[in-house]
Amino acid sequence: MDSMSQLNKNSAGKGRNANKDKHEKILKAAIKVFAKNGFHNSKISQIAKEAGVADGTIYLYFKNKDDILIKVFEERLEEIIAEFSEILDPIEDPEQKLRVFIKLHMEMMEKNRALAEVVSVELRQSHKFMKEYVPRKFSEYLNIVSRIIREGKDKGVFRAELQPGVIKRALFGALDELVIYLVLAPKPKYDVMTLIEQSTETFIRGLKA
Amino acid sequence: MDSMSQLNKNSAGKGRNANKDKHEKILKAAIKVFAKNGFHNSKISQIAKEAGVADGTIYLYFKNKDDILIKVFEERLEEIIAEFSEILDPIEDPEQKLRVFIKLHMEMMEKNRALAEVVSVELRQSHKFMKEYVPRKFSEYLNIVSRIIREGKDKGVFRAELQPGVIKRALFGALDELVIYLVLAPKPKYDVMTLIEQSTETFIRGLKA
Amino acid sequence: MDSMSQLNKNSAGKGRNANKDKHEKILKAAIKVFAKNGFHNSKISQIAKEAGVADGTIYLYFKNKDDILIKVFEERLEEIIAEFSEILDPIEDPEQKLRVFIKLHMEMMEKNRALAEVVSVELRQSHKFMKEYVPRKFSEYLNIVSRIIREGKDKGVFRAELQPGVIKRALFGALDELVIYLVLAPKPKYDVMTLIEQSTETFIRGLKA
Amino acid sequence: MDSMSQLNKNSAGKGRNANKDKHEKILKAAIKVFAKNGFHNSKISQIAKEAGVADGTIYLYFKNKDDILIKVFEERLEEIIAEFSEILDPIEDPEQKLRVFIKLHMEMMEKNRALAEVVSVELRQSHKFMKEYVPRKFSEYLNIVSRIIREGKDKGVFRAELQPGVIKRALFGALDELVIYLVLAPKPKYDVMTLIEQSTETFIRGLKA
DNA sequence: TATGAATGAGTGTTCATTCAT
DNA sequence: TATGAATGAACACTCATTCAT
Repeated sequence: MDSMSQLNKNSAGKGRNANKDKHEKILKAAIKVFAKNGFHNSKISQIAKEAGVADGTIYLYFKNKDDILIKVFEERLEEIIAEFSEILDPIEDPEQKLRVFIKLHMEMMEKNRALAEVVSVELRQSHKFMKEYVPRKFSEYLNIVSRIIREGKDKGVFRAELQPGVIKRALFGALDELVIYLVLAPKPKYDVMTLIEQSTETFIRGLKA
Repeated sequence: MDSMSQLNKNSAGKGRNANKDKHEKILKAAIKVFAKNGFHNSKISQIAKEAGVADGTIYLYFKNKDDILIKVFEERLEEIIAEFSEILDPIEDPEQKLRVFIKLHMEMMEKNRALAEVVSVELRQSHKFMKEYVPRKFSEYLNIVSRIIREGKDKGVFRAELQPGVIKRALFGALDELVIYLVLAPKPKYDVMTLIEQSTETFIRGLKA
Repeated sequence: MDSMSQLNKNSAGKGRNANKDKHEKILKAAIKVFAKNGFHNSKISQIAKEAGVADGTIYLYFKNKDDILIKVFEERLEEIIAEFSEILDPIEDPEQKLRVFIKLHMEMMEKNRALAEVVSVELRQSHKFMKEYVPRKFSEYLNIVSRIIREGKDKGVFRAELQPGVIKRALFGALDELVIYLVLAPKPKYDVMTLIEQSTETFIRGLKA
Repeated sequence: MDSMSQLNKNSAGKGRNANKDKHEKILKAAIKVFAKNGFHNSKISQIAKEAGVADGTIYLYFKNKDDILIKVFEERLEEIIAEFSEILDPIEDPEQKLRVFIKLHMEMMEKNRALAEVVSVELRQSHKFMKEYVPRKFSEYLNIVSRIIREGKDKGVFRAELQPGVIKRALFGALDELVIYLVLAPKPKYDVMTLIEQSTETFIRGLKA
């Protein structure tokens, strides 16, 4: 299950010209810098330096600092959604599908700790993000889960009274908190595997008909 | 179950002198202002105005802006922990205990929307908080849950393989995400009751032996 | 020559009531605090604490912070002038008089390092002092020198072409710079005696007819 | 003897690019503003306005407010030292050398009143300067005098028992006090010429063997 | 007189953003 | 496109001074 290995790279076939490359370079630099210093303590000049461009250049590719954060989130999410779909779509059994989703989510976060920290922790530091951003991509991501729940209900595998719109959030919240713990705790007592097992077992049993 | 109604007030019998009152007034003003504008966009002068004191007065009661946020969190949490304990301690059945805890948590957040927003959203905007603060009170709060889980395991009500340290985080994350939804969503589709039911049923079933 | 020993104390016969005492206590505290931290880095609250009074009390005895500095200067100077006169008046020979004056000045500064630092260094940090203060007392002090010069000229001991108004300043400046050196240099290479000898010899020879 | 006329200007041939110009412009503006209001009462925004740049621009050229003051002092002093050396080095006779030095010093201060005020008065308002700054340039300047004294002693022109390290300070102190008088006194009774003559005669006679 | 809690004016510095080149 | 020098708005915090008690 090393399908996440490319999440940090440009999807093949896209990054052909200088523009795309610079856009990507800045995005990667931003993830690194945000993860290290947090959003508010990250300076545009640091990102520019890390990306090897001039400060002003960043504004040719992004509207402003908040925009960089949102784009990090959206563009990575887009890749993730595509990739997850590819893996999840062929799976028939909703229970198995959910198990795999949780595993994918946690492993991806674990493998991309910088991205994880940015998405789970720093993202909330952007007021614009929390209060103005219309979470299109994020909704799309959450809906991977709600679709699984609905399928499960339809097939009689999951309880009929479940509200997919509620469950998707509860599950995401649970996993996100575990990721934060993994990423921020100085010496985590539990490894990813344990976190995956515990959360998977609890949710699967909790949802089953 | 209206025991939360006093969470915003000073415990009766304490707030007799001006000091306590002013401290409390500033704390309340801060919650209001933080909830409205977010931590980073809140100005000390706004809090002072809202509290009806001079800017400088705030620094007689709090070390700095970060300190206000942390104190909001800690002092309210302390009250909440005390109050929850009073209600939860007499309950024998771990399952029932957990049901009541979820109910208490969600109802409290719902009733104190400003506090909820500060705790769930703005708190993470303080880097000092996220990366330096040793979450004593927060751990204490989470441990209400882990203790219930452990009791449940001991009594054979909850699964033996559960890791209380993982479950407490997963549950808190799930509830927190639902609170954020409730507080930030322009027109939430689900009411608190639904959120409580859905999360309670899922977790109880998920944890049961 | 221990006639300076009382320069830090209230003149006997004055300090009878509480007022005088407190005024004096604050003045002494101020000298200590100014010498240690410099005028601008000294806080009224520090002086109050050192003096053992409340912040507000200081304003019953002094108009403001600048006033304290000026009063330190003036009141101490007044004592010094009186004391110096007592010693210098009986001396007939202008040359001997000047020798004694230099000795008195340097020894006083050496014995009251805190006062020296305040007078020579910190005093200049008060803009009000440098630009608005009418240096009555200071003129009086300088005029001790100009009177000696004039006497010397009259008696034919000092050069006829000397301008007492210029010489008094040159001499004071020279001595003051040596005091600053003595007080601020981490490890002064010269002791007071050397400074006195060198400056005395140079000026006496320089002024002699 | 109009060699001082360029002390306020960049050495010819240097200030070609914008950086040097702006650095210089800010330095000049600072001298003006410091002289007018004193160091502590001068606002960065005033200096910026006077220099015709934005507030922030100042921080591209100077570390902070104290740094401006120190740089004013050091850079001007550097120019002065170089220029004085050029004039003094060819002079053989130590007595004549000292005469010229005093003349140069007083005339320079008289011609650059703003600089004089900053150097003699405001400099001492920077605590960082008085207590932390290692006065390399200033020592260099004072050593112009001690070198003359030493030469004089070697040639038997000045008294053998003179301590150059003491005399240089006494002389500087004397001249500095006269400058302060010249610059701060509302209506000085003496002109520069008189001050030069009086101090020169006194010191030369005082030092002679 | 004495207190000390409260006041609120005052400012150096940062850094996201712009724009002339 | 790319640069990076220049901009200037924004703000937490201090502390001399006041005044109700």
